[in-house]
Amino acid sequence: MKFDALTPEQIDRLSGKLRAAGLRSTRPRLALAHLLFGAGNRHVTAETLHEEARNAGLSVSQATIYNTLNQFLSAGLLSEVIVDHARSYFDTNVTEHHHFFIEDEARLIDIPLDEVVLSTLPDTPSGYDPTGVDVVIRLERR
Amino acid sequence: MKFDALTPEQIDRLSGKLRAAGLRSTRPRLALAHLLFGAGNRHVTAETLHEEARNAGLSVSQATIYNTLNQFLSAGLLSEVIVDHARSYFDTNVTEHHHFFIEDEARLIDIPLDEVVLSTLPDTPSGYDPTGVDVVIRLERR
DNA sequence: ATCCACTTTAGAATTGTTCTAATTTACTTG
DNA sequence: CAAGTAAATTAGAACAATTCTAAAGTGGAT
Repeated sequence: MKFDALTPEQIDRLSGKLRAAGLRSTRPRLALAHLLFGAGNRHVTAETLHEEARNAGLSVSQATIYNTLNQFLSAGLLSEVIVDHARSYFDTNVTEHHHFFIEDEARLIDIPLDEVVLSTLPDTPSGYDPTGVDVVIRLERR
Repeated sequence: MKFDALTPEQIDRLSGKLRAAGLRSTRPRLALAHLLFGAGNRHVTAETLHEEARNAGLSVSQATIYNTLNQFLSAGLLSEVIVDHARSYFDTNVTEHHHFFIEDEARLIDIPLDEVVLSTLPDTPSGYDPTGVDVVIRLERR
């Protein structure tokens, strides 16, 4: 999938998304947005995205990958999942949900919110507000 | 709290703990075990433990800190909590339980198992076995 | 078309962690 | 309790993910 293959409609859509997030629409950002948001929800690391970009014929520096992921993250276009101390995962699914994590494969699988019900929750320590609840179910190959 | 201050009873107890875990009882390991298991449950990072050791008048290399933490981890004397992509936390509480994580302070607080009840869980993908469930509630200062 | 703020870049720097090769120490056996 | 050996410790190098820096390039408002 070449970057040149983007139709004007796709460019408009992605451009609009970037604008709405307060980000200029530049070539590297459009291309990365296309990879990230072009099809269903996905999980990437800086490394996997960089490689994908290269395979798509796009030359972006590592710094741009990190900058862009972090900008998308603060803009709320991505969420971050911390399950592995070796690297960060970025999830295009920004709705509240949970994860399976397959350690052997360093792979994440989304769990829809309604499939995990927390019927009892602890009292929040006073002086603090909860900002999120992450449930991770770790898996190994049988 | 100086390492020299360890009583023969304390040494016996910690020594036994190391032995039971299949580890030789050495001076650095005894001292670190004392710091880790001497009082109630705690959370450390390699860095905080290293500093504590130095303050206790014990000179241990960084490599020994990491070796020891990892050995204690595989021996089941510690558990690992991954909440921050910057560093690993080691928890002396090896029973199943969950955590509050205060991002501003890079600090963990244990949540007893019975204060989080998962009444609905997703089906495990076929071919995999669950190895653990981590619930992390992220907090920010109000 | 010009300009200025924002982006991108290559490469260096930083940080947490692991590795390496040499030295030291704990335990076994004579 | 001396000697031998396997394991532990060490300093420092190596590594990998991420961030920083300073310079060059680009988008879009005027």
